[in-house]
Amino acid sequence: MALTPNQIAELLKLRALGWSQSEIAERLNTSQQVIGYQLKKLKEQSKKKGTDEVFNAALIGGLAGAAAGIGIVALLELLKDSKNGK
Amino acid sequence: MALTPNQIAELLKLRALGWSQSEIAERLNTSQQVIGYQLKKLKEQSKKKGTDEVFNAALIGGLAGAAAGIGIVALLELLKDSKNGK
DNA sequence: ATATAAACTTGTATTATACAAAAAATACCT
DNA sequence: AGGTATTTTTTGTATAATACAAGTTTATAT
Repeated sequence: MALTPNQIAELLKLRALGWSQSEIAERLNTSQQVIGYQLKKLKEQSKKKGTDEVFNAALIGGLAGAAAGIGIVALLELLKDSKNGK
Repeated sequence: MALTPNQIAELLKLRALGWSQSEIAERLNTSQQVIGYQLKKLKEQSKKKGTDEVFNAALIGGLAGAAAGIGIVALLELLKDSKNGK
């Protein structure tokens, strides 16, 4: 089934604010182990690619499904790059 | 001593990406219990004020100290508000 | 089709975390 | 400044949360 980008974004937020894996699982209608599995992957990625990179990507992913028309996501990417002087 | 807004923001990001309280503590030069204490406060706030509210505020707080340039988070908040018709 | 990898499930050992109680800072008064 | 209330930090540890293992299902690719 794989969690949707929206669910991943929600997971990030809740986990950031001190919620337990089980509490998050309940909210997203899945199991504690699935949440743990996702977090483990995120951690690995963050050690490889860097914290901000992974963090921003996950949150932007959540928006993709939601927001309407315009290229908001692309805009956000540009913004991020500009902060890094790219 | 109290963690700075920057440290709180960093804490949120690392926690969101699956890091343990001890790992975060090491990175921020403090103890596991201090991290736990902050997370507990954040959780309480998120249950009172709402997830997005607290999440965005904490991350924006981190930006305030940092250099110029609006961040992704600030933009996300604008976007969220616009979706809610504010 | 079948092979490879990714995602999920279940059960549980182990570890990370929450709790308690006290001390130290910090803030807020007059 | 002195008093006191609030917040933050410290230490030790019981226990709840998590990580692990091994198997199953779902997806992706060739």
